[in-house]
Amino acid sequence: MSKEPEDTIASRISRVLADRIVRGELAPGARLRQDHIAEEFQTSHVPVREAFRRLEAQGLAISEPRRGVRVASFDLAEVREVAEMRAVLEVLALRHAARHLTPAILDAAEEATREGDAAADVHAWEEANRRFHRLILAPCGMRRLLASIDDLHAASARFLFSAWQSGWEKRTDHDHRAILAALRQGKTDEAAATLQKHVQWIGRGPQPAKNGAPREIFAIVG
Amino acid sequence: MSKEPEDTIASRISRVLADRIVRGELAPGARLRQDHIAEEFQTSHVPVREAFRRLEAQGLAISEPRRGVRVASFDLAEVREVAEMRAVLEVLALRHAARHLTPAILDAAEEATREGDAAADVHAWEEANRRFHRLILAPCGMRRLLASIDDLHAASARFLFSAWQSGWEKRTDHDHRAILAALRQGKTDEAAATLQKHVQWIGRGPQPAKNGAPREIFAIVG
DNA sequence: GGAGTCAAAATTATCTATAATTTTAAAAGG
DNA sequence: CCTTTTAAAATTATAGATAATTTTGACTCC
Repeated sequence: MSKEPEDTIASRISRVLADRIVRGELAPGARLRQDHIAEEFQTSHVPVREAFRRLEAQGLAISEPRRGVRVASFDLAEVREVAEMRAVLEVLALRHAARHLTPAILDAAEEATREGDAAADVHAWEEANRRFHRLILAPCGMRRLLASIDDLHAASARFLFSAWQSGWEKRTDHDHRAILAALRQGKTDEAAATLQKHVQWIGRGPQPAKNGAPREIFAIVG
Repeated sequence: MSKEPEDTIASRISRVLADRIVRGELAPGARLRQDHIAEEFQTSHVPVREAFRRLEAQGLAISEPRRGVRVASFDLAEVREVAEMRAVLEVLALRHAARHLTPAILDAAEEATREGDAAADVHAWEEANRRFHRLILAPCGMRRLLASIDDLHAASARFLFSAWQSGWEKRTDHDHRAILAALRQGKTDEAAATLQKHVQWIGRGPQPAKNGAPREIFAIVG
């Protein structure tokens, strides 16, 4: 009945592995062993290797010839990099999307914001946040741009899940509403400026470590 | 002695195919048949399939499950999209690179511009142009950003090779020198503004078709 | 006890083989 | 003559097997 858009085993594996990496179930640096993964998915390792190539392109894994594939690690520099790339690309997308935004889309985006408010955990909150961004940007109709933004969102979510601090979401919800208000009034420049700051804001705080030195943690929240 | 950075067969195949697509030796829409390519490279089709996944991620090929892989086609909308993405990402990179630029780097960039002036054909000119951009942007040290820009440069080169018009290069050389002059004086904002316009400029002209209707052609020249 | 060495085990990269699907082209029917 | 059907050929996707490399871990020697 419903036909999955991507129906190869390789794409299914890459989706599942990407999700695990983003959620932190697979730790940075962890080895991805093709035979083990093949066994888990009840396939041979050929589609597994193809999935690895996609993860590599998304920046979620790194592959060293003959030495296998590992989950990509990240640091503050990369968090900053992803935040800044998202800022400029999302602003670009919004400027093109603006003329195609309908009240219905903006209502849906507001609904996503409300769902974020009510979210029970970080994952639900992140899902709502991503939907908000997708809703207001997708009408730009630029496929390559939207694909890049999606990959950057995955990276952002990774950082977020690894370092969530309650309280951060308040700022986000406020920004979302400001962006929507500006868009409703046709103030595209204002909306773009708010979006730019919003995405670039990086949450920081001390790691609530039980033992050892409390190192600093950080994440893109918008 | 010299060790190739990528030593798997798959990566070699993807490099060669990417080059052929960019140069236009493989036309948009052309089918990439794994067995034929495997035979040409004296391998099986397993590494060929891995190479396909990379080309797909770079936006040079599109894959339809069970129906094979084709060279991606493009239109004016995508040329614009790539130009605008390059504009915002290269400006971002330049702003970070600026503080790390040395006179030696700027001299090398000027040399690249001179080589572009003297280039005998489009391919040599494109190579010099890309080197110019890489030289002034690489010092930003942002790996993900630079990788994205590289992919966009490949797409740009594709458009360029498919629609070269003599005369376009004059504008580029002028822009390059203006950017370098601004950077030498520490005027980063001015350099960034020039770069932004430079990359976004799209060359257009009538196709010099021998027969049939002269349709319009276009390319990113910067 | 620790550094270095070497062999066994695990793992990667690739090839060959096979099943399933799509493309093609030819034949039949209107 | 054009459409539809149908069978053959080509092609894709995956499985299973093999060679080469890397990792692991025990053992020796200092």
